[in-house]
Amino acid sequence: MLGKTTEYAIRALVYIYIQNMERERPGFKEIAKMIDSPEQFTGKVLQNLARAELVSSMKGRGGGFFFNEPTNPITLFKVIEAIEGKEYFSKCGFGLKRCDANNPCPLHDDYAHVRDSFFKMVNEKTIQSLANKINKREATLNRL
Amino acid sequence: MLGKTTEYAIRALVYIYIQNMERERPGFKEIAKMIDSPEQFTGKVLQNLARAELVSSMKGRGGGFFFNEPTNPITLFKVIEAIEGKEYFSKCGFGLKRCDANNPCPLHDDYAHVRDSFFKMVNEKTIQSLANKINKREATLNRL
DNA sequence: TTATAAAAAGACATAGAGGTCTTTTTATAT
DNA sequence: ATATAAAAAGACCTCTATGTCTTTTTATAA
Repeated sequence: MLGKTTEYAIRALVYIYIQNMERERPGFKEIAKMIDSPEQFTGKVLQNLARAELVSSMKGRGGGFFFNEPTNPITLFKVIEAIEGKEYFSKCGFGLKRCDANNPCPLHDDYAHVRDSFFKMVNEKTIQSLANKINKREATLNRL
Repeated sequence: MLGKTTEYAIRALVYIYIQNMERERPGFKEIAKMIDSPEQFTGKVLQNLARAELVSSMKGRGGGFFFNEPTNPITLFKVIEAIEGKEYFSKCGFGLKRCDANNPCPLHDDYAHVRDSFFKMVNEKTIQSLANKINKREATLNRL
């Protein structure tokens, strides 16, 4: 469903959040190692997330990635939107250019149901809630 | 969610089925025109579907694409499987290589719910049921 | 039995996602 | 001030999805 880039983005943000709770600011090399993603490419993805203001960064010695306002929840939707683009949840599942309630494709209603359940999920789940699950040992990032 | 190739495949099969009901065997050029897809590429996609035995074809004058056993329902799942590959519905939504009930990623259960509702839908819907919807004017292929 | 109309096949082209390498900038510690 | 450690930036590379062009094969009609 989601591209690899988006998966790296979510895993990276979760890792950063967990490390921030320990008062650490991880760099992209450490992040890539811990979330099992390609190092340089992860750096690029984090650059994009920083530009989209989903995370902050500091250059120089002692620098790294961190959340300016850790209490401000970041939904998975925000991450998906930033990486995959705004139309991700609005395209016709049948591939028609014109498809709406008045002129529906034969999948219209059933696809809408699936799409909405995905949409609901990514709006409920946040980087923080995933990180908490990992901290409570109810889930894993595979390296933590 | 689905790749363009899969969308073309489904639309093409629906169109073929509708034409078969009129005792016609459309060729890939006609199909491409009617489902609004690139002509040559649609030919390739149909070759693959024929190899996967989801549709039959005849060369030569009067040839074209058709269903050998039109009463044998083809679920969208079969088409997706043939084009996107067997793992499409089993990959971890978080991107982890190892992810199962014993060692779940933090999205495991919620993603499973979404994935299953998609899976259920594509197993219920068939080329035939979509075609019937179009014939009953309850939906459109945009050119029919 | 030959011309024709169709799919099949194969070689090639393009765009975008995913990924790497090198250089530049910047903050900090010494 | 200077060395160092970090992200940022930019130029590239690779692979896959998507798409095109040309040639070959095959069934049918004339």
